Amino acid sequence: MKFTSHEEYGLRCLLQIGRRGPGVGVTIPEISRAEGLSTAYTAKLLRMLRNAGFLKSARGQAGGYTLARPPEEIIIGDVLAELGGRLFEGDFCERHAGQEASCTHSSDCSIRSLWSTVQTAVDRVLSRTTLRDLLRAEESACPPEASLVRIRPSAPERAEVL
Amino acid sequence: MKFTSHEEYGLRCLLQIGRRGPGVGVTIPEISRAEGLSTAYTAKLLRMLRNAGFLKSARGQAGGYTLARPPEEIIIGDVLAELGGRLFEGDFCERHAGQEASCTHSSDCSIRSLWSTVQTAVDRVLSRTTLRDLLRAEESACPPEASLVRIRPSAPERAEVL
DNA sequence: CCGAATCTATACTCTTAAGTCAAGATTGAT
DNA sequence: ATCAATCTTGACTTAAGAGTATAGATTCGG
Repeated sequence: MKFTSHEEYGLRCLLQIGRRGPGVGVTIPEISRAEGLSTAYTAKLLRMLRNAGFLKSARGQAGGYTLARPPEEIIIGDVLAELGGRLFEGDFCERHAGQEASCTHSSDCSIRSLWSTVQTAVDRVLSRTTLRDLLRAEESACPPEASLVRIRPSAPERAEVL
Repeated sequence: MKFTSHEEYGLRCLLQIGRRGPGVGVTIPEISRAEGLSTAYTAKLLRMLRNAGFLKSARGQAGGYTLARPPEEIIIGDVLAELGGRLFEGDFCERHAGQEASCTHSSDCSIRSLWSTVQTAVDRVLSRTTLRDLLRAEESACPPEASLVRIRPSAPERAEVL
């Protein structure tokens, strides 16, 4: 259970584009240089984001990438799901049934519900964070201390076992 | 960002052992059979858990695995960290610095703090859940519907990407 | 002592994710 | 029309995680 490279780098690329004003195209070589990634890899990541509808691209001499929507409409949770998948995916049970026909529920339904609980905790953060929030966090004060992305207060997150 | 196979299977094995009373040894072939895993893989997972101090083992004809501590002292977060690493590890920045000397903070400190926020949300759940909790959840009512580990209201599930 | 049942350890293979390569297609400027 | 800058695509290579194989060491019962 780790953040993947695609999530890290893909999100960085998205930020590079969001940082420029709306309508300003950014090219693959520019992003590649800014982030220290190969152009080929940058292109691959941008393609993923474009196919998922977060970016749009223009070809040709004055081409480049721009956001497909305003940053406040780009949910980071959706971006990360595209780049690195969901924590607990639909086919998880089938894929982890061992040699048995199906995951033996008597032995691990408590695990299933633990996974859901974690998933929910993560979603609570990521579904409420937009690209706008990340950009705003940078504007404020980057170097200093303290968490820059603050989660709006909500019901206390407590896993409660019946 | 996904749960790993080691986390899933390793935790299942740990549950198998915790389910038996204290002091009752469980053998690799038994667990292997119960979970539908190969004995070799089961052995590998159990070894990881043993080396991390969650289990102890006895060799020989009447050998097997038992918990090294009472289940209420086994924090699931620690177990998962051992089986699948932490979401956001210490060396993450160095490992993802691209070609650059270090991760350029001006471009991604907002990402760093996002990662921390997610990590905290996950830890909040996992550091408070013990093996005892999972075992208790099973005792109650497993087959029926509904999540056994329940989160207090106000957890809107994330919307799918179109 | 001997053998069966058990755990132990390391090295190996297989699969998937990460990252690269190379050929192609579009656009705008001259 | 040509050229250079750009994105596009699919196949390829490499690295890492998942799972296997095999040989070895410990314990206990006879």
